[in-house]
Order: sequence, then structure tokens, then C-alpha cells
Amino acid sequence: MAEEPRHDDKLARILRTAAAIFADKGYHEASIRDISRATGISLSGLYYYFRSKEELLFLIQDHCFGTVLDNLERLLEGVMDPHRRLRLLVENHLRFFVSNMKEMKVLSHEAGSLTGDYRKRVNEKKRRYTELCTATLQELRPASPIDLRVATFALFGMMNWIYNWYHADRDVPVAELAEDLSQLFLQGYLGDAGLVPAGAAERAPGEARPSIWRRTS
Amino acid sequence: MAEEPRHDDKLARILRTAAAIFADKGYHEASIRDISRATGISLSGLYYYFRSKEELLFLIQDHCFGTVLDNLERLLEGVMDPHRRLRLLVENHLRFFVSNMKEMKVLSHEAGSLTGDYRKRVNEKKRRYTELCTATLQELRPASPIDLRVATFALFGMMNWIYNWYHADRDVPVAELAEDLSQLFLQGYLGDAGLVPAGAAERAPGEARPSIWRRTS
Amino acid sequence: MAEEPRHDDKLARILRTAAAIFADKGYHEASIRDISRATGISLSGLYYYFRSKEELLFLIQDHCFGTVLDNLERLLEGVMDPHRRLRLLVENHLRFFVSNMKEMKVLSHEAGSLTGDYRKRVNEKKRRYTELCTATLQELRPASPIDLRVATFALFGMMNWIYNWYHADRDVPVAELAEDLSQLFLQGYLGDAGLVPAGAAERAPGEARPSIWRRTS
Amino acid sequence: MAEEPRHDDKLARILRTAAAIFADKGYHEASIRDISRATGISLSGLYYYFRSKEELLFLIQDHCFGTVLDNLERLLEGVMDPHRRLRLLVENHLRFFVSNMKEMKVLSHEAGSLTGDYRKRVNEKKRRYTELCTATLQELRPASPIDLRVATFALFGMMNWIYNWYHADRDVPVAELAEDLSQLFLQGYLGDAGLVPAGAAERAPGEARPSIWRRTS
DNA sequence: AATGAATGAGGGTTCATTCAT
DNA sequence: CATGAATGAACCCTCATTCAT
Repeated sequence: MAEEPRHDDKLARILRTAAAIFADKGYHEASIRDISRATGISLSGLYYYFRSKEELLFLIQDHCFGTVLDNLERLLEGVMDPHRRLRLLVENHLRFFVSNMKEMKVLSHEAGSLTGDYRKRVNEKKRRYTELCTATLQELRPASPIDLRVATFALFGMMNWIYNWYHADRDVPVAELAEDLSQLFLQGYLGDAGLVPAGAAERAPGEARPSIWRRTS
Repeated sequence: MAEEPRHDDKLARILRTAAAIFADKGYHEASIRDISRATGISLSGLYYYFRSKEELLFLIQDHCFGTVLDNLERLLEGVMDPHRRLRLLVENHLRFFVSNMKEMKVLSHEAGSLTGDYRKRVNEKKRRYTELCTATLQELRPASPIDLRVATFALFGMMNWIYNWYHADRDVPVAELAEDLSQLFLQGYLGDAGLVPAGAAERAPGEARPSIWRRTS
Repeated sequence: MAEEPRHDDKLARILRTAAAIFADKGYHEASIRDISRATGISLSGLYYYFRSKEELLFLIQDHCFGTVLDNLERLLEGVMDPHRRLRLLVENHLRFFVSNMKEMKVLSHEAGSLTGDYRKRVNEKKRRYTELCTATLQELRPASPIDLRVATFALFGMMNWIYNWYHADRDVPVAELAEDLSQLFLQGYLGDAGLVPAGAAERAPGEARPSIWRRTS
Repeated sequence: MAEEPRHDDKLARILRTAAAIFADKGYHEASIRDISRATGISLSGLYYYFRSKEELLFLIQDHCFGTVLDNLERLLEGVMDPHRRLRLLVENHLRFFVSNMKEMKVLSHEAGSLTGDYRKRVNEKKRRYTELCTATLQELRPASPIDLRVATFALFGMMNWIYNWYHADRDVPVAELAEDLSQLFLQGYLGDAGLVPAGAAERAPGEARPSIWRRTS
């Protein structure tokens, strides 16, 4: 007797599929029909799971960002050293980015595609995330000659841009990517304040990539 | 007797207007009707200036990238010091970015919206531009522990991301932006190789911002 | 211990609610989902009470018209004077109209929305009702210079149109409405045949308005 | 060489066709595709002539009501006798109603289908028309025992209801219809104030029915 | 007696594009 | 050079209805 998939699992599958399609064709170019085709669910049947195409985008972005944020906050619990905090932020961000590239591309590239309340809610999460980063940078080097906003968004730019060029199969592995970007940014931001010890927070080999959609039942 | 605007000027006006619209609404969400409305030229009248919407996007990206590239090549003529070359690249890039934010957003954000031959032609220019950067970085620190591709695209990410956050009126001026990003990246990339002399290539005060559409007849 | 509502009561509630919605938005613009929402019964749950949306409309119209017709026939029992018979018809019609405006609007406005057998069955009742009126008018003035059909439908037009303008709170009370319309029509139809004594069939004060849905168990 | 129909003529044809379809199936049940089929114009081609289905309904109602109102005002010019004025109103109303039954049915039956500004604009015309009638009735019998609003809408009810029953081929001719309704209403409203002279404003035989869409070049 | 999940058909509307003038 | 008029394809979404449970 086959297990019937639960409602939430089915929704998760739809979101995952839709994210891939949005990532490939772009949100506006993708059609609900594409998603219907890819999921095997009828066009109208999809509307049982979301109210509108925009809500679908919102659900993806919200879930995606929510996971990143939650995980980060869990990671940072009890960690006070700003150096280490930043390193964890970068690693968490990149690890998710590479493991869930499609979803993160949608998050990065389709930021402006939400409107109204949906936009506000996602932006609120973004603001929290950004502030967390800015505060850490501030603490890290209170009298930095580099503008804080510039530094913050330089870091996010470095990280978010990867959906434009990074190919897991052709490029360095994630750990090295994280290492390189961390070093690049920290050395740059701290100046002569010293180097970062490499490999600080590497995942054990064989450990699964963190998926945004995995149910943690 | 009023001067009749020449064909090229009119096209430039159309491209500028279209770029602004593409930047605001995104390429796929913008309609030719929007451009017709904004330019005051009839829907069908526009097709005298371009063959298709995609060609319009191509013309914008090509013109835009061409200008950046040309200017950079002119600037680099005779400059051999890789340190100085990189600094010029960053300055040129950022200056254009901030002066022609709408166009550069279209260039950055709508990279994937071109197809076929159009895409190939723009990508060719991008490749040249990227290689120019990679080569300079290579020369700058031949034995860098940081992967060259990572470094290159970290730099571009930092710079191209600015359309997502930079507001000319709320943020630091361009010169400082360029200074901060240069320092951030170079310090980061070079490690303990020393600091960059600030303000190396600043524009003389009063000099006009470089416009991508200005005719240099 | 709470009384479980009986099947018929629940159906009556559904019909009443649906009638209000059909009256407000029109039959075709109203959706079964609207009715589901308003009744608190699930979409599919409603289909236990009717086979199709059209049957729902039919049930409303049939019940509604049936009540009007039954009441009229009871009222007319034993009354032979055509003058008095017409007066009773008008009063009965208007009283129900104003007391059950939503339902009567559905009856008047959505006459053409039924098809096939449903339409036939309602039309049959309408024919009986109309003929009852026509016959009375004929008897009232056998040699009227006014065409009988014209007179009949002029009367119904006067009465049925009220859903387009009558507001119980801003207009004259029903009794006066009935009085005015009766007088207007009878004087018009009879010509110099004399006036109608006013207030002939008024309801006793305090007597409840007749509801179409009230169970008379 | 065939005459190309002018833009306005083509629009008029579309409106006429659409009115017939709206009358037959009702506004909400009719689809733009129905109109496309009936006019032979492609679905999207229709949108060159109106912005939305609702605007199409508005155009029909506005044009239709505008014509009735204009004609009435022209007819009433210089006529002071309220008796005669009312007679002209009724004749004008009924003549148009019967000659343009489809359009007038749309006007009567779909009054509530417009929203927002469209509705306001049509209602404004309706208010003027109604007031013109009310004022005449008031003048006709200043101390009528019948409520003015009741009288006004009784008249309109009588007249507008005809789309529900009148068949040009089975019923009395328009002239007689107008005659009967006028007499019915006037006798009713005036009471013993005397009879109306019959046939006051009959059209000469052979004279064309007034069409709402006829161009008066 | 009631519901969650699903569907086919069809709705109004917009789009890039064309072509005769 | 420029435009008014037109079109086919595709869009998102809603609908009444069903069926297993």
C-alpha cells in the first residue's frame, strides 16, 4: 500500500519544482503551465496550493529566506566573537546558496518581482539579515575607514553574484569557495588586522548538503 | 528653423528611454507599448529602429558594454602596472555604473534574457572584459591562494550588485564608493601585499559624469 | 443538549443565503464558493443539498413563487368580486416583494437564467399566476379599450420593478406602496369606473411580515 | 472600389452586435469570444475599440441612454404643457424601447453590472432623466395623493418591463402600446382629472423606426 | 452528512509583431 | 518615416463539478 504524500510535502515539491523553473526561465517568463507540466498537477489543481503566481514566488522566497535565517540564528547562538560570527554567516550563506542554487537565484534575482505586502514581508526578513551582518561588521572593526553599508553590500554582492557564474562541476568546491570569499572579504575589510585561520568551519566529508525543503519532522 | 534630430540621436533617445523602462520593470515585464508611450513614438513606428524587442535589448546591452569596454581600453593604453590597471578597471566600471545606473542594471540583471546570436555577441564582449580582469589579477599576484575565477567574480559581484542597494542621494559619493570597493578588494586579494594609494584616478572637479549615450561626434 | 437542525431547515438556510447572494451579485456572477463561504458549508458539502447551481436557482425560484402562489390562492378562496380579487393579488404580491426583496429580485431578475426543464416548471407557475391576473382584469372590465396583455404586464412591470428603486428605509411604507400602486393601476385601467376604497386589506399592526422561508410546521 | 468603413461606423457595428449578444445571453454570460465570432473581428482586435468588457457595456449603455435623452430633450423643446410633455416622454421611451429592444434590455437589465466610474456616469444620466419625469408629474398634479417617487417608478416599471414580455409580432403595435400605457398611467395618476386625447403623437405610417445607432452624418 | 483535493473548460486580457497606407 | 488597425498565441485565473474518503 503506497503512502499518500501529505499536503505539506506536496506543497514542498511544488515549491521546489517551481523554484527550479523560475530560476531557469525567470519568474515572469515562466508560466504556471510550465509548473503544471513539470509537477504533473493540472493547471487549476495548482491553485489549491497557492492563490496566485505571485504568492507562489512569495512562498518560495519566504521559505527559502526563512530557512537561511533560522539556520544562521541557530548557528550563532552563543557565539560572541564577531570574527567567528561573520565567518559563520558567510559559510551558512554560501553553503545554502550552492546547495539550493535554484532557490537562491530566485531569491536574489527576483527580489523586485514581488509587490505590496508580499514584498514588505520578504524585505523585512532581508532587513533583519542585513542588519545582523552590518552589526557584526561594525563590531569587528568599529573605526573602519570603509563605509559600513558599502562593506555590507560588497559582501552580499560577492556572495549573491555566484548564481551568475558558479558551476559546481567546473569550479572549486564550496568549502574552498567559502574559504576564498571569507578571506578575500575579511582581509579586505580588516586591512592589516591579521589573517583568518583557514578551514575554520568546514563540514565533515560525506555530510549531506543542507536542503531547504527537507522536512525535519 | 528647428534642427531636425538625426536618426542616430533619435535611436539613442529610444535606447535611453527603453533602458530606463527595462531597468524599472524588468525586460520581460516591460512592453513595447510602454516604450511607445514613454517616447511618444507610435507602436509600429518603433519598429523602424529595431527589428524586435530582443534586438532592442541587445542594442542597449551592446552599446552599453561597448562603451564601457572602449573607455577602459583607452584608459589602459600604455599602462603596464597591474595594480594601476586594476584600479582603473574598477573606477571605470563604477563610474559608469553610477552614472548610467539604469543601463547598467539592464546589463547586469538581464544578462540571461538574450538568446541565440544576440547572446553570443554580448557574451563575447563579456568574455573579453572578464579575461582582461582575470589577466590583471593573475599578474598582480601570480601565486595567490585564492582561486582566480573566484577572485574575478567576487570583484564583479561586489561591483554589479550595487544596482540592488546604491542610492546616489543616500549613500557615499561615487569616488568614495570606488575607493572603498577598490581597497576592500585589493587588500583582500593581495593580503599583506600592502595598501593602495587612495584617490589615484579621481575625476577633476566639475568634469561631467560620463554618459553612455553622449555622442562624441 | 443542542437541537440538531433538521435537513429541511438547513436547506432553507442555504436557499435563503444563496438568494441573498444571487440578489446582490447576480446569479451568474455569484459562485458556489461565495455560497460556501457565506454558509460555512464546504464547497462539496453543498452538493448534498442540490445537484447543480442551476438547480439551486430553481429551488429558490420555485419555493419563492410557490409560496406567493399558494398564499394568493388561499387568500382568494371564496372571494368572487374581481375588484377585491385584484386588490388582494396586488397586496399579496407587494407584501412578499418587500418582505423578501432578495428572493423576489432573484425571481424577477433571473427569470431568463433557467433553462430546460427547470425553466419550464417555473414558467408554468408563472403562466398560472399571469392568467389568474388576466382573467380577473377581463372580468373587471370586459370591454376595456386597453389590450389585456398590455394591462396585465403593465401591472406586473409596476410591481416587479420595485427591486430597482424601493428602499424600505427611504420610501413610503409597504401599505402605502400597495395602496398607491393599486390605485394607480385600477384607476388607470377602469377609467371612470370609480375609485377603490383605501386600506381594504391592511395587515393588523404587529403582525409579522410574511417570510417565504418560515416553516409553517 | 469598396468604401472602407470609418472607425466610428465600425465601432457602432460592434456596439450593436454586442448589445444583441448581451441582451440574449446576459452581460456576464456573454463572452468577448462570442462578440468576436459575431462580428468577425479577432478577439484581440476588439480591444482596439474598447479597453475592457465593462467599458464595452458602458459604451452601449451610455450611447443608448444618451440618444434617448437627447431625443427627448429635442422633443420637449418649447413644449410647456406637462400633459403633453409626459406623453412625449412615454412615446419617446417606448418607441426607442421597441425599436432597439436589445439595447434597451441591456440598459434595463444590466443596470447593476457596471461599477465604479462607469456606473456613476450612467447613473448621472439616469438621474437627470428620472428628475425630468418626476418634475413633470409634479407639475401635472401638484397635490397628488400618490407618492411622487412611487408614481415615477411605477411608470418606468410599466415601460421598462416590456423587454420581459413584448413581442413585436405577437402583440399590439407600438403605437397602441404607447397609447395604452399612456392612458393607463395618466388616468391612474390623474384620477378624475379627465382623459387623455388618444393618438396625440403618432408617427406617420411608413416612417422609419428610430435607430439608436443610425449615423446622422 | 460532509470534506479535501483535484480537474477540464473557459473566462478576460495583454503581448510582440505585421502590413497597407 | 510613421501610423492605425489588426492578429494569433499565450497569459493568469476562476468556475462548476466530481470523487475517494
